[in-house]
Amino acid sequence: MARVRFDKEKVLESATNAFWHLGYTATSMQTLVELTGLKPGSIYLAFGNKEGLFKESLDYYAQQSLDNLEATLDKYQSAEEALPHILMTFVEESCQSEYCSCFLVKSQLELSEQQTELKDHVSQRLRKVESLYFASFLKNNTENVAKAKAASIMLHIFGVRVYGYHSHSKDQLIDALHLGLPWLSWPINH
Amino acid sequence: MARVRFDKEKVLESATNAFWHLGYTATSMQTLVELTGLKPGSIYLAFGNKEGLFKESLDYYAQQSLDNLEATLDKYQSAEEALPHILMTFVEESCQSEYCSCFLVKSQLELSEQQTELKDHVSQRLRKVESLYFASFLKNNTENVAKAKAASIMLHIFGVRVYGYHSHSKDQLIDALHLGLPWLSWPINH
DNA sequence: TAACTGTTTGAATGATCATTCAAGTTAATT
DNA sequence: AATTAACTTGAATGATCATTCAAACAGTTA
Repeated sequence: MARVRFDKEKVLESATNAFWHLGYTATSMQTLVELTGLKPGSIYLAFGNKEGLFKESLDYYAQQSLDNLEATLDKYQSAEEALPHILMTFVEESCQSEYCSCFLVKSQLELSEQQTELKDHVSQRLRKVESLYFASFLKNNTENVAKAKAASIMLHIFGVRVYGYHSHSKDQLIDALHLGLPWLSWPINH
Repeated sequence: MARVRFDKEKVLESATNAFWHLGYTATSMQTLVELTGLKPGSIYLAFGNKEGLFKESLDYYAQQSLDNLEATLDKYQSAEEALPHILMTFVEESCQSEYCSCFLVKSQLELSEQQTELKDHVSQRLRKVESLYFASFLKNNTENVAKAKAASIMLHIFGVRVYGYHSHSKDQLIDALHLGLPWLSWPINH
């Protein structure tokens, strides 16, 4: 089937899942070949190398996350109202048995100082998320407060992403979020 | 020099550092051989295999962390007084250029569902930390409050460990901690 | 229909991986 | 001094790693 380019979206979805679940180092090209259905040559022609495919997978995941986030933020009057819902979906996710934390967070922590380029790539995407929260908080807050609130949200999200990975105790997680983020507009029925 | 057992403490320190900085998968036995100074045979006799050495490294790190934590908690009247100091050291650490997050957190996120045994090993150590905070909070709080406070602390610590790995902005981190943990006895000057 | 161009194919490559084990070494025991 | 026991040594093993590339293929163009 030469001259019939593969479905890049599908390939990226498979690759993203592999890297997300197994990690960058532990995901072999052989695994990628199996899961994407592409032959090595095709992968290398399309993405250059393993690192290239990883980067595009990161972008694929990050773009989805950002789109999702933006949509939810737009649905509510303020970030203070939207965030309880966002956080609750994160908590719900973290309770599922196949929970795999956040691809960006996992990647960030896996990459070492030696892999500066990849690490910066991930950092950039994470900062984009924070700046989205920051911009949203700016509507009802001074710049300093918005900055602190955005950072506090990031701390809590990172926390949920790590905490939920080893302990599936939903109630405890929710209590901790209420305690740490009392300035959010939590729904009244607890 | 047969019959002269190697210095296990030194070996574990080297191995811990390697695993901590590079991650479990990315640390090869060859690297371990170089850094510990042991020959492959000696490592396998003493630790069984790579996984065994990794486990002992985790324990070595976890024990040090717990000892440190316990000592600091004992130095102050309450956990509410001790924690600002503990958190500030974590923030300080996160600002250093060679910062490498927390070995336990990194390992937890690197291990996948397939490596159940190793993952549980790490989870257990992380839970021990939380229960230490919990026990300390019990002195001045009801059980429910102590539990929520301990969870909130864990969220913030995980947050610092991830946040600090990609963004070295000390002030932002401190502001976020003040915002999220107002019930701690922060020192008056700031 | 013949030549061309961009894509796929998959076996091959050499490097590196975790692990093994027979041989060597040294201290303790007899 | 001879033997035994405990440990170290490091080359070797086979598996798996990321990557390459010549050949096959199928659309497009001339």
